[in-house]
Amino acid sequence: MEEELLSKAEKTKRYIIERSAQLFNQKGYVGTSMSDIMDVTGLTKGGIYGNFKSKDEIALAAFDYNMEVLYEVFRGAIEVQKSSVDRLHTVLGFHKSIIYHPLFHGGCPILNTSIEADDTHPELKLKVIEALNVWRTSIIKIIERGKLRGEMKEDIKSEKYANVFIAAIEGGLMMSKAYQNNKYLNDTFEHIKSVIKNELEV
Amino acid sequence: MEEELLSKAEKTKRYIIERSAQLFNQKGYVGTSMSDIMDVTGLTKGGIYGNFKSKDEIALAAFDYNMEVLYEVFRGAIEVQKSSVDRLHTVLGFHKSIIYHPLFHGGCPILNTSIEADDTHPELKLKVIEALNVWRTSIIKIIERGKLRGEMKEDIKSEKYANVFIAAIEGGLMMSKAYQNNKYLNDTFEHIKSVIKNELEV
DNA sequence: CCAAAAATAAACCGATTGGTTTTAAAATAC
DNA sequence: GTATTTTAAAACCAATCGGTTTATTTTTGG
Repeated sequence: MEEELLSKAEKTKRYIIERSAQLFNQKGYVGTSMSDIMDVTGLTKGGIYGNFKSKDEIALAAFDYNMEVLYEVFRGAIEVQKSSVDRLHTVLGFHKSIIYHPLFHGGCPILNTSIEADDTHPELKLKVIEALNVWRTSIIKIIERGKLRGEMKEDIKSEKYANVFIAAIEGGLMMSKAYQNNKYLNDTFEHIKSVIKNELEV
Repeated sequence: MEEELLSKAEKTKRYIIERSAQLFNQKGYVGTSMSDIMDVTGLTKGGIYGNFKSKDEIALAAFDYNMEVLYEVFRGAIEVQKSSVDRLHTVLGFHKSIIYHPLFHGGCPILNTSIEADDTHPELKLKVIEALNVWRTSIIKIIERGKLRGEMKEDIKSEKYANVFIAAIEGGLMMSKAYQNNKYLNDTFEHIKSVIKNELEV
């Protein structure tokens, strides 16, 4: 068992991160207090501050953890697909499953953190940019691969489509979260599908 | 002068709202403290609480004020246009100007408030839904008007396009704010333009 | 099994939170 | 212009904030 290799401290650290990640995603950075984290972990302040030197450090680790989970789920899902078109559908459609993952009941952590951090928390903001870069790059790579394999048109701008797809998905997530209705996200996905079919596929 | 008709209290109330609206949009609801509002207004707590019974009431009024400003700017802009296609471009392109309006340096208040309030503040969340409804309805109306005037295809789903356009714009705003680069918003607008041309126009 | 080290609980810290009360200063009505 | 009412300043409040210190318990290495 891998868990046996972790020291008590490492396990507790991990435990605190796992427990507070959802909290930060729902209530935001300033909206989550140390006593919230104490409640959700069952630990006292001493126990928490023995493992982290500040609330900031927990928040940063929690965001990393959320991204870790995000990547894990979808990286595996992509490589199963062979055709680039299928891969594109997978990497995009994946974000639909976000709304069903308990960790992300607070919504997309990239979107949430971006909105809260952009004017207030430079370190978190940097992590958001990194995450967006990973996402954008993975879409761009799939489209470029599709061009090479003759599945997609060669004259299309892959980066532009990556940006538009991500923007539409994040906006759709916001709307569906606000209305508590998947319709809005579904509409954007239907649109993206038709764009792939009519503008990207050969 | 209309201002002369306002009592001292009404003027102060208005003044507090105007001053704190930008603050709430940048730092969020929980991120904005009463002392922040005191700083930005130059008033003491007594002066502020004489006009509002809670921080909550200020936040609600500040959101209303932001929407007021938003509507004012763009309602006028639309009706100038005659053709429905031009009106559509105006109502959508308008949100590009958000990033240049000093009041909205913190980003789009609908998006910001939606993200912060959806899990934490039911009253604010309701106001966000109202604002989204106004926006969606205005787009739907323009498209329906375009159908009646023979400018747009009759078989398209106006609501679906309204949802997709708004989602793309809000997502583009988020990305451009995160990257501090208008490129992302521009990409989504280019895409929207081509959708109007290829899918909506007759 | 025992000693050293690590991890946690409990009590405590000053600062700040949103909000109230009391007092003084303006604005308003007559 | 004075009396009354409205408006805002100043001092104050308990509660909570993020964070520290000290004491005790629990892991861990030999």
